[in-house]
Amino acid sequence: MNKQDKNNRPSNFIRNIILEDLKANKHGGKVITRFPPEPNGYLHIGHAKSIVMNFGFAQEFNGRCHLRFDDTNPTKEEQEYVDAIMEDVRWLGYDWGEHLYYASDYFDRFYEYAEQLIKIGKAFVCDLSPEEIRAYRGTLTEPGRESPYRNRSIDENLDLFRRMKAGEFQDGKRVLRAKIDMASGNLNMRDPVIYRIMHVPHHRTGDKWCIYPMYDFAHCLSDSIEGITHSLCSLEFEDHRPLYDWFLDVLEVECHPQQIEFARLNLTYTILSKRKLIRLVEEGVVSGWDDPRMPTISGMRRRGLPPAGIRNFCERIGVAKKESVVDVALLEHCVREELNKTAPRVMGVLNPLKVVIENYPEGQEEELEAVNNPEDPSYGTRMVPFSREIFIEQTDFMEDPPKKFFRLAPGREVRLRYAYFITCTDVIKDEKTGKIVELRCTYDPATKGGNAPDGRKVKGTIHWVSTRHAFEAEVRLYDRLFEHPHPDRAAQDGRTYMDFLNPNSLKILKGCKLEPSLKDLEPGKVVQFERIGYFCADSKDSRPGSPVFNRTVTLRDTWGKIEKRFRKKNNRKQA
RNA sequence: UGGGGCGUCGUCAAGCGGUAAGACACGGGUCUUUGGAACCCGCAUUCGCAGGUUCGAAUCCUGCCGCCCCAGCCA
Repeated sequence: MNKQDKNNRPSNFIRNIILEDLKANKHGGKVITRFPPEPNGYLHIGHAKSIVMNFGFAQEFNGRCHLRFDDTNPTKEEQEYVDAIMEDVRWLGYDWGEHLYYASDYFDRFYEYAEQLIKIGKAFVCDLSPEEIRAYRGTLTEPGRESPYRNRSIDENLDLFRRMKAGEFQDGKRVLRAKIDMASGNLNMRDPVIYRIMHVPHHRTGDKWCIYPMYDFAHCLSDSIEGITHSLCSLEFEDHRPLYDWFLDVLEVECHPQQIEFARLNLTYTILSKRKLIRLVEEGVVSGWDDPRMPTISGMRRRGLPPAGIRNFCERIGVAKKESVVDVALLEHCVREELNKTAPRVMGVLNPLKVVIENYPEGQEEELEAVNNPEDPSYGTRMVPFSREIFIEQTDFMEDPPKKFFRLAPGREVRLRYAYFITCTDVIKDEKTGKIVELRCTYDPATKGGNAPDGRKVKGTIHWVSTRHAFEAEVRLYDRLFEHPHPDRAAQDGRTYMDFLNPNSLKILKGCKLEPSLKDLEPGKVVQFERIGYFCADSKDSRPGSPVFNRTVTLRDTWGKIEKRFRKKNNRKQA
């Protein structure tokens, strides 16, 4: 019925095209793709979709995927970005092997192709100014007019183009244009500019060139030179495909790749446009491109998202031509799914409440065995210190609990995970504020490890940490960057996406009490704070012996949902 | 009649003339030393709308409607 491959990947239209091409032996049975970023910014989750697709198809069909930097505009590109992009692609788990390329590697060949175009009368040097070119181009509904320079002789065009290359003319004075059709309904075919003069040094070719090819000319030729079979790009290039094909048809090339367009990724509660992300960085809304709230690869890495989870997400969202917005909950689900299998469990108390166990001998302490990962016995166990005074989570105690609250309350017994059953005997409050400052409890020595020999059960199990052994750390709770699921759609009546930022996207907690084993956690490594969520030691702000933690994602919170419903119901009653 | 695309569950998404996969989300339950995980159940009589062809249509035809992209010497 529904075609699925062995890896259970759902069928999609691009895979179907590749499958058909393979069956027809279209490219000699080869699949060669490429990921072609412009090194003018940082990669984000939208690029991850493209990376996973391009490298994924290459792996699936025993082909290969090239990493190619589309560096044809030196005014925007920098080495810093190429380094960052390579790091991100590698971190995502992909390897381009020998196949690292730069469009700038082909500048000589592009130039030769351009001369070839002139020689066959398909290109001309145009002296119109940028404004004039725009005026001559016509509009969406009206045809354009031909440039007065369109019928220069081949010799004159060749001479002029060579002088452009030699640096005889200032920026903007002349361009090379393809001679196609000024009346075409597709504006890209109205004698598009293919070379422009830019006296700007290039991050790789230095000042060797002062003319640079445009995307439409360079991209199809780069693909062709590299023997790409399937050139995947986003929807907005659909209109460029006729031009892509025109160059490859008109020029003498050995390989004519097929351009296929797909819808780019959009995610709820965030934005994925480079221009808009820049604003967040520049206005200091976030700390940088790698702020853990950013949808950038570097941000997600710092936040603790596992590459395998991101890859899985990219495969699960599918590929189609419909413009869509994927629920970020799916990303979070994929992240939890991965982390549940791989993250060691530890105990940490974010908002501590002191508990004194009155019948536990003063000065006594012991170590209790705790499981590191219930999903994987190979993670083993560790010893956690226990003593008379411990911290528990403030939210794990309620003086006057509602039904369904299973945690600690006056007179109620709960289990301390991997330790003992305790019963709350007294609540100590600050005399002035009335705030609960301490709990008094008793423990049952027979329940060591967490089981009662008499078989009695408790409904709640809570985490804890021994006051004497805990260390304090800063923990950063990250949440969605925007409070609106569609910041772009919401923007209207003068309001922009900037007006829908989530004011609580970062909450900094100081003085959190963590179990001692965490003290030397390697930055970047993700652990689960039991019952709370997944956290990693921040790679920038952690110091040896003094880690700072980032919350990667919360655990699924069933109680939170019940509580929310509860509150709603009560509000309705009051109203 | 500028040109090019897209409309299947709240959100993604299969489906390619034989009677609507799956995932996330949501709701309910089992189990549980994480209110985690796991497991079970429920969740589109209908595919933008209207006609037509056919024994049979989400799939073919016609006509509408809605949304997106294109007028950089950006990519």
